[in-house]
Amino acid sequence: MTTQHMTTQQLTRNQGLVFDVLSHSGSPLSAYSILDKLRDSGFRAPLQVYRALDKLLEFGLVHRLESINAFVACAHPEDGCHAHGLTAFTICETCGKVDEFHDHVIEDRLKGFAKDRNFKTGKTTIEIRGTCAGCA
Amino acid sequence: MTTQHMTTQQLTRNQGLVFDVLSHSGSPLSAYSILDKLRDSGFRAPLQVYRALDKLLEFGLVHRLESINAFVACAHPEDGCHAHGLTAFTICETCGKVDEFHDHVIEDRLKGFAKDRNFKTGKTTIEIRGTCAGCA
DNA sequence: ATTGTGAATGTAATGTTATTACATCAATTG
DNA sequence: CAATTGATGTAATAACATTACATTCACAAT
Repeated sequence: MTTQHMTTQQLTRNQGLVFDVLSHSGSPLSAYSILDKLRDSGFRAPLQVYRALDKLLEFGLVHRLESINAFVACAHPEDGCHAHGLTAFTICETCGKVDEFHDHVIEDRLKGFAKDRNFKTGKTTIEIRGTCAGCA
Repeated sequence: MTTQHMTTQQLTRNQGLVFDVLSHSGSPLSAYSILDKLRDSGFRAPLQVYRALDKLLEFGLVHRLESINAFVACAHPEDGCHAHGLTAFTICETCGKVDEFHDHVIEDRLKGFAKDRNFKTGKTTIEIRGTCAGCA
């Protein structure tokens, strides 16, 4: 199985259920609130959620928001998001709305910084918490 | 009390103890490992640590690393770090070493993005996890 | 058909991180 | 000295995440 061009069709049942819940949520969800939403579908334990999330993260269908311990569906899951390089987020602390963006200048700048220091970059997190236009 | 030009002299006992532990640690510490290190100094409960950390964060003497749920002393606490604007971090996943840096280009870029979207920026997190030069 | 393999699942228990609630103490000020 | 404010002590609980182990499923090789 390749993780390229992954579509929601080839997900397992649990992965599909978790992705579905995230896709239909207007805001990020914690693993435990996903679990609660999936009790009726047979979910019983956190691990079922975390395992599905791990795969979805790997496929690039879901993002983890480190600063709020929550998960959100990728804004453009068609191509698995991995294609777009570094992803940054704005997170509205009032309504929970998350916007995703990609900035090559920032990406190059961080790459340059890492290279200068011989730092081998793994995963990079950029998250801006604040208030969105609608909530201002 | 002003939070400008805060020096370690004006910290309370608990704040001072926590700051001291972080300052002398070569790598970030979780709240609970700080607690463990301060048992002998009379700490008994997590809240003692979290309260001190809250203040130290407010003073700009300490940073929270969101992606690893840990805390680190500011690299230049003389001026409370707040003076330097946005702070970004590299975090070595092997040895725990953290480097702090400030990049105006990235800062301006994020500011511009927020402004374009009428997003009112609160706190911004930039963290690069990977492997440092020494551990490569 | 059978068996071997790897991925996914089910379940319980536990570990880790953070907060709420409430009582007390200390410093400052009016 | 009363009133207020900030800091502290303690217990309990909430929220987030992982370990361990048994089982099941899909599928390829025999």
